[in-house]
Amino acid sequence: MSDKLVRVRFAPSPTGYLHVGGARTALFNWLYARHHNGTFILRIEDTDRTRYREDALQDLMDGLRWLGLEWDEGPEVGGDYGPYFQSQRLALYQEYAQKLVKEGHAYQCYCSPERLAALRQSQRGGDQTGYDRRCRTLTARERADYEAQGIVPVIRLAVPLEGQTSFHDVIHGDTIVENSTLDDIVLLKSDGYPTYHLANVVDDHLMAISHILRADEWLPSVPRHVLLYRAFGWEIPVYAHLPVILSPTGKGKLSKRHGGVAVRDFRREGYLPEAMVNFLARLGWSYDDKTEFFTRQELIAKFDLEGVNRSPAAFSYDKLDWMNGFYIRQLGLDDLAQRLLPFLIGVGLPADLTTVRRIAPLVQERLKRLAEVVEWTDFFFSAELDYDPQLLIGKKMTAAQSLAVLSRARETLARLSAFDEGALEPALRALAEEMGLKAGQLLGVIRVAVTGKEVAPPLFGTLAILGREKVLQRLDKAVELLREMSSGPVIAQ
RNA sequence: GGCGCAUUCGUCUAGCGGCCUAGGACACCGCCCUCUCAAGGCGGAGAUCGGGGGUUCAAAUCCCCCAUGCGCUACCA
Repeated sequence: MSDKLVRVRFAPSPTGYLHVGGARTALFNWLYARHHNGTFILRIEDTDRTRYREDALQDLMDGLRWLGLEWDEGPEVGGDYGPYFQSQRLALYQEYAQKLVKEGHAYQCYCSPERLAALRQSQRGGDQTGYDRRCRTLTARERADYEAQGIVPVIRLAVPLEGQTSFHDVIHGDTIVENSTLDDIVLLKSDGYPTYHLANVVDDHLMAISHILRADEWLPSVPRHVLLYRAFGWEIPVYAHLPVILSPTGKGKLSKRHGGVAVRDFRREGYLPEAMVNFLARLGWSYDDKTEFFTRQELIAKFDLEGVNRSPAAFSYDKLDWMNGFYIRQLGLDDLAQRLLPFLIGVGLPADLTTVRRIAPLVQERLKRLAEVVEWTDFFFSAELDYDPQLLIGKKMTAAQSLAVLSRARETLARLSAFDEGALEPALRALAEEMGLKAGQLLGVIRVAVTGKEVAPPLFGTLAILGREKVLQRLDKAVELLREMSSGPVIAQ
């Protein structure tokens, strides 16, 4: 590819768990980098000490790695443009902020938080918003006075009072704003930390970022950033603002209320990373009028900013489930078993890989999420079944019939020479016919007796895996339950 | 309030002036298959393209206005 060097970054704040929205932003950046043979950078924007969370960084990296979004530069991998933590670049921001002050593009502001709050209060409802620029015209003497009082100033950008600022966005096109609607944003806080605006611009330039792909919510701050780039005399990167992800109802942001939102939640539920990547890629991006499934390689080959949508997209758990089910069905049986095992063990079932591997084909096309394997197959591993004996009475059958069915089935299965599917199926079908029952009636009763459920994996395979001993034992138990029931008080139907 | 962004089936979307009596996918409904549940196959319903004006022989597609939704308006990102 003959593009100019593509360097993109995902720049999250370590303030919480990696959110699917963030993951989508990271994915688009990663895809763009891979598509253009560029560099994908992970930069940690930890400039807000009040919201910083210790475990957030690890969760972030775990989530990205789980999704297969490896970064070329950043935490744990290094790179030539480090450090990649903004908290380790403080001197840099201070230096650049001072430079702006010296050149008249920024100024010290000594206004107290109280005054600013009061200002906002008084502006409520009015046309005038933002900082009133009181400190912009301070004399050297006034500044000295404040300094003498020990007030530590913030540094604000001196936005041009007149004129317009325009910028281009690959996805949204051109936007023009009146400078008069922009206020003098804080660049450097009084604690010496930079705000997002300063740190972001300085780092993007210093790290030679060529394209900025980030969430739509940043669009309004672009004019200020453009002004900053100009003040520094730096080249403005290419902007591409991605549509936000909405809740399934399409109203408002995606929140916990609707289900999992953290990548780790999806992982815990048993969504496959490849399905997540495919699904997330299609949220706000499309390739043509029919393709839904993309392998990672296809995504890299086909992903392009031109296919990115302008409008927000609602997150659909239904579609994700469908897609995840599809990916589960594509898995090789050994692979599937490997992935299933931790979910079983995780809930304390004594599962082993060999058994899970045998079970895998029985549940593969039934699973939407790996975690569902527990409810589908727990009876394979539990010592005792716990179910409502009433379930043993089949549809359109009496308790006496069910009892007869179980006894006869027990005899048949006990006599069977080989206890495998090939032998089980004809034997049981023959029995059903002999007893004048539909196969479904017979199998239904056995299913409950052996699995404790009305809905379970295909029965012949299930019996074979369970093994003769366990099957006969459970059949005996069921007969017992049925006898207890009929000898007890009569239950009205 | 100000500024900005967005607006095609419930949802994800195709569409970039005539191929659109708007296509695909999820979800939904029906039928087939079937030991339950799934998976799969077939079919169905579902959008007068937010509303109103233009431009044009012709508009979902171009222009203007309005409405609605969302975002920003912090010494948070």
